[in-house]
Amino acid sequence: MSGRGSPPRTRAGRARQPRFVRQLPQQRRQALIDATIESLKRYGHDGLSIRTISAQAGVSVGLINHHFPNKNQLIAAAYRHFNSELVGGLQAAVARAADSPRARMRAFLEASFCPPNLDQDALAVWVVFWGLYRHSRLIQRVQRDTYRGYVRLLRGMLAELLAQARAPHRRRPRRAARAARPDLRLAAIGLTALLDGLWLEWCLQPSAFKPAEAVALCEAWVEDLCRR
Amino acid sequence: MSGRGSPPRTRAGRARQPRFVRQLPQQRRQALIDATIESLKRYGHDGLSIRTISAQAGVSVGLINHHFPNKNQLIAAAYRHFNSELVGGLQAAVARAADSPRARMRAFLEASFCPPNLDQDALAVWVVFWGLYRHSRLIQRVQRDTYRGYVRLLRGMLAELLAQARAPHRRRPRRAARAARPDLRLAAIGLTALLDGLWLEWCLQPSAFKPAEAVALCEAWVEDLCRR
DNA sequence: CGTGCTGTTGTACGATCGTTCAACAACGTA
DNA sequence: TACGTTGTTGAACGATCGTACAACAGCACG
Repeated sequence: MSGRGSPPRTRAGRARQPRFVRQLPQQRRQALIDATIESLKRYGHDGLSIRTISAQAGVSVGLINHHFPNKNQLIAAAYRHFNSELVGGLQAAVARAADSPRARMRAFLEASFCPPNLDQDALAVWVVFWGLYRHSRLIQRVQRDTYRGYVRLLRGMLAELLAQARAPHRRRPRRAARAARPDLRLAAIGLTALLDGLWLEWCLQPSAFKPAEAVALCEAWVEDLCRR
Repeated sequence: MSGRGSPPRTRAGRARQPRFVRQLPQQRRQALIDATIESLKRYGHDGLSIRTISAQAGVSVGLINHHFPNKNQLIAAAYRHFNSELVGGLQAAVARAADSPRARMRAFLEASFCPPNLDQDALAVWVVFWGLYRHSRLIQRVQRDTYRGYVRLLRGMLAELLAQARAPHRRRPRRAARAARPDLRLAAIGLTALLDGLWLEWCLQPSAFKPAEAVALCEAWVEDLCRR
């Protein structure tokens, strides 16, 4: 019926552009995951729609269910990617820092409070995921898997700092922190809370304070912790 | 057609129960607001449906649009109620406390970390509202209106504490804090962040720490702040 | 007991949701 | 160049969404 839009345009039929480009499943899956996150950033919870996501990815509605069994699996995959990007970025920033517990912690904090982590859009994404958390086992599983790495990273740095503060002249401050501080657990909980809270607060009202002030607040907390 | 279910059952027609009970708009509005929050607690973002809410309230789908111009207005009203219940409860707890800055702060913290404020369901409600925040001017306005009271309360207590810590033997510790501490702003931001972060963390994983530990963490923060 | 107002009901409507599936077409291969 | 694999399309389905509206009925009042 009625000759088919514009695609087969050029006379000789040589330069006709294809109506779509085939991609390897792995690449297409990643593109769909990226589109999901971008859609969430733009439209919040309304962005979690097959049609919105596929439009964002520039593909048809049917393609998603060809690469993912259903919408929830796509969302869970996006959550996993989002989480591991955060943790990976923080780990990289720490690894890039100078070889001192203090410098590592500073690098960690500064990476936490600058783009792309400190971003109003990004927090909108987190909030949507948190909203799904309680009613989705998939999301819960991803959270459990990825949160482990985050806690390990943060605990490791705190342990280093506390050990050094306790015995700066002893040998091997690294390993000394094993069970010396029974409140390492609480310290990690507190620092995580402070971090997340500042993060949340800034995103809800970016004019309230500067990222550098957030870093300073966290460093002051750690300092007090060491001095105690 | 076909005689009308059970309502007009009894023979004499005397004890027939009404099919619904009329209520004053004010009461019904409040009932719908309560149902909205309860629905959010139970079903998360899916609870934000006219049909789910009206079922929770035990009324028909049409009633909501008779008392609220549209769904968003109902949600905003629910958000306002939820916020003012929190702030009101905290203010009451503070007012109930002994007449010492320290006791007031303790009462504030303990009220923050016990039911009904510290509740997994309640946080699920907050998260949904936060998710709406960026794309709804109504929600933004409610947030702005009610957050003011919260910040005022928390800042007041912090100012008292800092003033007392600075000059425990001077006259009038209350008013002395006017501009003596330029970082009162940052202190309030930090404490708020710590509070919110712990709140969030506990709700995502209640087994990680006890409410009393959260209170202790906050008190330690305030203590360090005064000592500095 | 009859009347009026208005709170309440429940159907209906168009839009959009997630998912399915038969048909299409890009592109490696022979 | 023709074929076959398979990534991709887009219409169609039933379900559910928010809203509108005409009819119903509770209850105060005469």
